[in-house]
Amino acid sequence: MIRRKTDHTDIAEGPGPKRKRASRAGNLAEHVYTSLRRAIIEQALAPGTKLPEDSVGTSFGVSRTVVRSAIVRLVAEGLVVQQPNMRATVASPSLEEARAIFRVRRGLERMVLEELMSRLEPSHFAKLRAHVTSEEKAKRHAEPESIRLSGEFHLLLAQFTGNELLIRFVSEVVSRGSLILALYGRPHSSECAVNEHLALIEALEHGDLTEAARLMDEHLVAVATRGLLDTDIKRERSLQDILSAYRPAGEA
Amino acid sequence: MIRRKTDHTDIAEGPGPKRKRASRAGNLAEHVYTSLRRAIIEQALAPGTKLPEDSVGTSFGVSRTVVRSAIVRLVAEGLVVQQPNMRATVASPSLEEARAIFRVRRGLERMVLEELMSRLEPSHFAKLRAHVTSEEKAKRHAEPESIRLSGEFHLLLAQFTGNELLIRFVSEVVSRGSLILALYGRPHSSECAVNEHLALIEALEHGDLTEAARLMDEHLVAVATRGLLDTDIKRERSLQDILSAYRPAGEA
DNA sequence: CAGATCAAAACTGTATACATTAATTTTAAG
DNA sequence: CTTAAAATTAATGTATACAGTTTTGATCTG
Repeated sequence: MIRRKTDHTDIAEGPGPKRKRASRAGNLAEHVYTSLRRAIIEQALAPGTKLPEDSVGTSFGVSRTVVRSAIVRLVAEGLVVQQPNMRATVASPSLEEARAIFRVRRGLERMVLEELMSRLEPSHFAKLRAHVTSEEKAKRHAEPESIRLSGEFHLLLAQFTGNELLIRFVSEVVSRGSLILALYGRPHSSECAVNEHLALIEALEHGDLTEAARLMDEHLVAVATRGLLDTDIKRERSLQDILSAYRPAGEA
Repeated sequence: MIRRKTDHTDIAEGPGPKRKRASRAGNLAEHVYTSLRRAIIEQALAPGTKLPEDSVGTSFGVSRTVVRSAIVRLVAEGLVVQQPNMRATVASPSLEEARAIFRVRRGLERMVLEELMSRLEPSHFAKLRAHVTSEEKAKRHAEPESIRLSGEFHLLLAQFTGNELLIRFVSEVVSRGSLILALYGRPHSSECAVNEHLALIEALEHGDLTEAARLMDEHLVAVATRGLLDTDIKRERSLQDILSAYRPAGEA
């Protein structure tokens, strides 16, 4: 664990003068935020994992300032918790909290369906079906990927409403839902979800709001209950190790 | 508008050594966040007002670091908007956005009522009635105060659910609702709200969920439509001037 | 060897410095 | 005069320094 201040050289450094703008600058906080978020949702960072500002900073090659602002955001959306002078940690919701979150989620997704009616076009259905296809494809591979995609299906629906606030709220409950499944979910819990997504799409195509709402509700109850027994919490790993996979955000 | 870097002496300064811990330290960001939030909700900071980090900082006697983190939070909850390298400004939602927000709010408050049924106790009703009383009292005085109290009634209901997430979401839509009324609301628009609050309480006391839901819906529609014509936007004032009233958060 | 004690190390909270980018004003040209 | 370009000022993005707090770990005691 020797992480002296000298080794932030791995990204933004070098003798050359033109280093610096790894991602065109001005975006570092956003990038760290996004990466941490993904890492949490994909279960790479298990609930309870400590997030010391400078360790995270060195992982991404940025200063604490940047990490700090990312963490403030994550705390604001409940993915990370933090007490006054103490290290931030990945949230680890209790069963009670988990249930409360899923209740809110059910309400929000009902709203999504209501907003969606009479707004859905053929192109939307195409996208939904395409997404389900990729869900099916991922099902056989990685579990975290599968959970993430399953959540993104719901996010996609929300996005079709065009209601910014609703999108953000759904996005939050979906994220936290993933976190919860990571905590309490038993493996393969996302398997059957694909069929349920398909059934939902069909109800929407028929313009049957009540049926869609019923299916959605059933689906969410299923997702919520499917998981809540097995408390097989994930084992430890090095923070540096985990985050190294989330560093190179895309461009050279 | 001479606010040179030298005049942050107005608050945290002085020859005495023991200044510094105005509120026991560790809380500055929280305090600035809360204060700005209140200032926005009470219409002291009109939509569109610029919030340069160091001006705000000098107003509160803190550094940009602190202000920055407060602003990140406000941006996260939509009360403030900010583009990459540009000054943050108090959000100024369009009519379209305003309507979208109120739609979400209606859904959320319906959820509140559902969670509330069979959970309400006599003490709750007492508190609700007490709150309405103070609403009535404030009605004759300041308009901003009145708007704030009206919002807090809804927040109170949400708090009785004990559902943390729901509370936060309601809190956000209520805040933004206040902001919207500040922007588009005509004066005295909150007057009739008091009666509507009372009617709602009674329906709840009778355990009549559907009636309560109907009243709530009606109420919110009324609040939303009551305001949306007059575009009498507030005139300019000095930022320093406005914020000076939000400084001394309470303790000595 | 368990448990308390205290010092070192690790972190957070906050301020400040500096590089960059946006806003504004000045200057110059048409 | 009006408008465009350049220079100035203001504000943000990021890193770093330092004070104060928590955590860790080592040492001492029963």
